[in-house]
Amino acid sequence: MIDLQRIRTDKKAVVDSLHKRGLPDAEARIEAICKLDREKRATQSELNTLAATLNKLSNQIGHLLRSEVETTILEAKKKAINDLKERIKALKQQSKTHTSSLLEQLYALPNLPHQSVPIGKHADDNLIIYETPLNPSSGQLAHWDLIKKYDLIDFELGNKITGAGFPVYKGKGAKLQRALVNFFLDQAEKAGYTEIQPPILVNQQSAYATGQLPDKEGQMYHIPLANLYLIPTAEVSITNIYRDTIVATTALPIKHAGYTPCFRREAGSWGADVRGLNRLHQFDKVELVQICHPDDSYAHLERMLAYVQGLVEQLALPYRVLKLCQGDLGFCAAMTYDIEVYAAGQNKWLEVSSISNFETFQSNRLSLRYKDQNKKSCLLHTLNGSGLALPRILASLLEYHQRPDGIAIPKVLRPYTGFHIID
RNA sequence: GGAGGGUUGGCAGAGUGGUUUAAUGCAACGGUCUUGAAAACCGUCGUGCUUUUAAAGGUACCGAGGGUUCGAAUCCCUCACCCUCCUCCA
Repeated sequence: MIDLQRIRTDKKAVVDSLHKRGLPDAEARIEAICKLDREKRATQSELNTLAATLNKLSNQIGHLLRSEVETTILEAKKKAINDLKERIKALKQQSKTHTSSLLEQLYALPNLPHQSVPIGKHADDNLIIYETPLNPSSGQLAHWDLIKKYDLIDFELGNKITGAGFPVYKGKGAKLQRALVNFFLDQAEKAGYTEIQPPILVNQQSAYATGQLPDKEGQMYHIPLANLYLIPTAEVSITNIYRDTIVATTALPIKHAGYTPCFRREAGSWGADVRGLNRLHQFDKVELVQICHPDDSYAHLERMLAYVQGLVEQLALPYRVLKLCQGDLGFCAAMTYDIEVYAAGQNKWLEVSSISNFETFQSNRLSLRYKDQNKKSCLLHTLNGSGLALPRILASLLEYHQRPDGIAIPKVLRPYTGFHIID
């Protein structure tokens, strides 16, 4: 959520920024917010004055009761208060309407892109900032063929038990996935991330605080009986640990890593492009979350990117790094790097990590703050990145490391798998 | 699922309708004293919104939301969460 203070003081810049993001009616929306804000404050001001009068009169009655006075004086004061109360009630109602309406309109606005984010409207406009040179190859099988050949994952069984997009991992397939999870968690620990095992169901408030609601309503699985949502990413549960907190600056940056299953309905994005492990309703992911001081959040973003690149390199997979353009940026992000690994059998790049700085967008909703030198509460910056998402890593690994005699397990994983090859 | 008890500032904890402006203690911060520290003593010490150049005010907040009342932390209703016992359970 964009800081209202920023909209007040820097209206033009906010509007310009939202235009670039592809909001043609940005000006009208910001104007509406400013108007509402002014009305809200005027209402609040009047309400405060009336409440002060009421409090004063009530106190007087209290004092008068202790000294014996004629009831007519008391009745007169009571009547004066009763007249006030009508107006106060109306103002309270009005103030409530203003607040909820203002919040609703603020919730609907995406974050403002960082000034260095490339201009552009579509995924084609994303900036490729690194790409592993590829050797030409042919005859590589796609992972869905390899999975069948070596009996690693059963999609049909998943269909039977649950439905499409819920695969069953078996034997070496299951073990390879577990090895990857452990490898990622151990690496994260070494890099200073404290491990978290969070709940995978969250309440509505949590989903609002990290920005999944109201923007992505319908993309999460919802359990109406308990009014809870299945998390689409561990980011939601882990970041919400810090909802409504003031963090000591000495504790910054806070770094967490968490492994959870993730659940996504993927409504509307289920198409021809989706086969095998490329897009699932349930998948595993190790997520990295950081809470940083605004002054150094971008330095930490770069470090997080370098860390995730290191993971892919250790798995000996070709990859590329994209800096997302303004139009392709996620709703909450101010800047995002995507890491895509190469899937040799499909001749395709698959996104396995999205590394973003949300600046104060989430912390504003979370009310996650620190105290500056003047003891003033200021919003912190939140960052997160996948480190990494499992199925597409698995897909790329199978396709890229396939040999005539089987699939070679990257060296770093062998202590975790206990085998060198899948044959 | 059943019965009972609870939720007050960073923490502990008083407060059952009106000088409560939420006591007190601990912790924290500043100071005096000290070579330095501890102890002792003095002072400061919640959050949001808002008025103001500032100093200083106003207002709201005692789990959440409603209600009663001139006035609610206090009384009533609804909900959430926590604890104890019973029941069930990995």
